[in-house]
Amino acid sequence: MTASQTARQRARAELTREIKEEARRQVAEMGAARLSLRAVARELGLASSALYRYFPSRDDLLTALIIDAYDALGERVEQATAAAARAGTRARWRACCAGVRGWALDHPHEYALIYGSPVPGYRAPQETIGPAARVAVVLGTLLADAFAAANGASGPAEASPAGTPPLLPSPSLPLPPPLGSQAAAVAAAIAPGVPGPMMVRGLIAFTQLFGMVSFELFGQLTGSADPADAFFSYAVDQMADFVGL
Amino acid sequence: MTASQTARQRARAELTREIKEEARRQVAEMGAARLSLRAVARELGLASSALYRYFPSRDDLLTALIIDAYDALGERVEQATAAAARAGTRARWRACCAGVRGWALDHPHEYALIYGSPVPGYRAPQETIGPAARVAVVLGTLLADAFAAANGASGPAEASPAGTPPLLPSPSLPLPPPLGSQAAAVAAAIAPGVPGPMMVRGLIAFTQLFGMVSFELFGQLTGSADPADAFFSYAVDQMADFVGL
DNA sequence: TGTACATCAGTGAACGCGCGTTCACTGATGTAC
DNA sequence: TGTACATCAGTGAACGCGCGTTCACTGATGTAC
Repeated sequence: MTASQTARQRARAELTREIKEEARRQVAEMGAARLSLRAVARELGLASSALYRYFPSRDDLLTALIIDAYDALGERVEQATAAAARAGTRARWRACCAGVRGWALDHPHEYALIYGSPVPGYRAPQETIGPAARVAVVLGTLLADAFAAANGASGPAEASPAGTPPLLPSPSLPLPPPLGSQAAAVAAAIAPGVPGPMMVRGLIAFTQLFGMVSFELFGQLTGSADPADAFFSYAVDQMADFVGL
Repeated sequence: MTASQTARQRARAELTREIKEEARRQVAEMGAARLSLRAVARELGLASSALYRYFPSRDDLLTALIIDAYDALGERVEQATAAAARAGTRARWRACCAGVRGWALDHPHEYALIYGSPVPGYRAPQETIGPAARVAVVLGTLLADAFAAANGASGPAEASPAGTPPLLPSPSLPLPPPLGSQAAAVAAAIAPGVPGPMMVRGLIAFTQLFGMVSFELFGQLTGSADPADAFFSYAVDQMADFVGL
């Protein structure tokens, strides 16, 4: 019992997994506000007090679920984008957007958990910020590749598709100072080399993407762009034009 | 006691108002999920059962709050936009966006109540859709005015500012059929005369607007465009270009 | 104007429920010699 | 290999809390004649 795990450790890991799984099931069914430790324990055939051997409080269980949700979304988006890698930045952007929306539609309550209104009384700790950034990192890479490709540099971007759209096709206002330094900081972190105005457009596209998904999921498109498929993919292409992908 | 109200009726109206006010206070402080009839009654010095003379259930009280929130936001946006009426459609668009954001920052939990994740177990009834549409109506009017002004028709729009931007400055893809008819239906309802592609861009700007506000409010911009003032107003101008305002 | 009756507001007790968390405990699993 | 001890998982009862909703009631307000 030196290198490999002890029986206790294996059992512990297994039960931790089962607790999260059941909790995730409850969140999916009723939303995060209704997640209850007692109900999770009941469903697993445990005493409610037993859960405290695994999570020190309800909030810690919630945190674990939030991290898992960010990771699940991140992984899906990373894979979807990677699968379109040979097809150029616009196709990757489309795949990235479709990945976000697809995951959100498949897991509406988990999406609400991370992008909806914050759970009352809950404050997200530090550990969530890494997983939370994964989608942004994908987008940043996309921007950097598109910029590099348009500037003739050889990079991870494949040969650009026929008729590369010019970067920033519509007139670009100069950035006011605070926005300029914010954009520079973001670019330095996730999209090296990308100039400020393009970075800001990326941020706009980012909020646009999640704005549409949230509107669709939370029922705000009912009566206008509903069903939202056509609207969504049209908007995604418009944003690609706007950003210069 | 024929034309004017009876004492009972006045008292009833007054107390109904006070109940909603206290409930709104609680929502503002702790969020909608924590709204409790008993706490409202306690704060008002009433027996909890007394509230049932005024609202048949907790959900009905929530519905009343939701309607009030939509109306408060709608009124603020209508007034802000109207105050800029003499300044052209772009200024009105800016005022409209600033109104939405300003109200949201002033009333974050009420904003979350109407634009955040749905309250679990609560289903919004019919009566909310009128008030919910007020902001959209303002935006529709804006679009219609901008289109009319650009086409030389005399309308409620004032003389266009120096250097009217061309409508739809960036290339516009043809609308796929389902989106085309959705856009036509929306235009018929709130933006008469506006062609499909422009209407869709309006919808995109609409989701963009609320997407940014939600991201800011729910903490998703922390570490990037935070504080968000510069980003927000820059994006608003970019969207104005994009839509053709 | 006064009286008899109907309507309605508000009370207080109760029902039945579920929750998060603590604590002393037992028995099984792991470790050191 | 066997034994003594330490660690840990899981139990079940309890604490203390708050919730939405119902119900029979009392007393005040309004209405019709």
